[in-house]
Amino acid sequence: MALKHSKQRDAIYDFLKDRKDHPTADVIYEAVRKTEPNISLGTVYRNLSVLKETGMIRTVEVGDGAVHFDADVSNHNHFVCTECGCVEDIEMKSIDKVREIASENFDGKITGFNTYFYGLCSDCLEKSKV
Amino acid sequence: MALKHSKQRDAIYDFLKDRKDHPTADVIYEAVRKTEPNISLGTVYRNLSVLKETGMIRTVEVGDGAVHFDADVSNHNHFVCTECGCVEDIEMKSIDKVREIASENFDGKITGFNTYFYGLCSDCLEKSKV
DNA sequence: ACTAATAAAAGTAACAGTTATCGATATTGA
DNA sequence: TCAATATCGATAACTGTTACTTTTATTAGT
Repeated sequence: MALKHSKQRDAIYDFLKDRKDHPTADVIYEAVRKTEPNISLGTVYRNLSVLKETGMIRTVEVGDGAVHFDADVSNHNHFVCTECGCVEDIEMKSIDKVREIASENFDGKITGFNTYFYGLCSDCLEKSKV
Repeated sequence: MALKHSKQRDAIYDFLKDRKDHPTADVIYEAVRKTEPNISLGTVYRNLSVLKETGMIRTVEVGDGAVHFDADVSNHNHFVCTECGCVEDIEMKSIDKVREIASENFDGKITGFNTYFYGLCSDCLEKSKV
C-alpha cells in the first residue's frame, strides 16, 4: 500500500512542474498555501523528500544555505548569477566529456556529477556594461 | 587599519593549510581548541569568513548540510564518496574545455564553475569487490 | 457502501549550523 | 605609551530542516 495519494503532494508537484526557476521549500510553502491554506511547512518538506525519493523532482544546491527544488529531472546543469543570485538551467552538449576528463586521474569510480557554473546572467551582464 | 593580526586566525589557517580533507567549522573548532583552548566557535566562523573574503581559503559545499573549508585555492574540483562520505580533490586537465562547452548555449558570462563528482572512492570500490 | 488498517496531515517542538550582539581584550599607528 | 578600533569570548538569536504527536484522509477488502 506504500504510497497513498494526497492532494497536498499534488499541489506541491503541480506548482513545481511549470516552473523554470528553482524555488526553495518556504517559497513553495507560501505559494501552495494559496490553494491549500491549511498546509503545514512540515508537510511541504516531507513531500518534497518523498518526491525526490521517487525521482519526480531533484534538488539543486547553489550554496546559499537553502535547498532548491527542480521538477525537471532531465540531464542538465545550473548556472548561478553572482550578482543577483538567480539560478538558470544551462544546456551542455557533450557533457559526458566532463566525466571522461575527470576520470583520467582518479582511482575510484565516478557514477555522476553536478556542475554549478557561476558568473553574470545576461541581465546583469547587460547592466554592468552601462 | 582594516585588518588586524590575530593569533586565533593564524591558528585556524595553520590548521587548515596542511590538510587535504575539507573539515567543517566545528571540526576546525575542536582541533584549534587544542592549541587555543579559549577560542570561541563564533571566532572560528568569523575568521573563516574573513579568510574566505581575502581569498586565503575557499568553501566546498557537498550537500551534507555543512560547509567545508579548503586552504587549497588552486583550480581543482571535488569528489564525494556516496558510501563513506569522504571528500577528495580531483584533478582535471583541460578544465577550460568544460567552460567552453558550457558557454556554447549561454547568453551571460561564465566566470567559473564547481563540479562535484560522486561515486565510490578507491577504498570503498575495493571493499565492494570482495 | 462500510470498515479496518495505515499513510499522511496539521501543529508544534526540537535540532544543527550559522550569524549577530555586547562588553572585555588585544593589536596597532601615532 | 596611549587612543582608536579590530577582534575576542560568551551567549542569544535566527534559519532551514527534521522529528513527534494527535487527528484526518485514503485505500483495500469485504
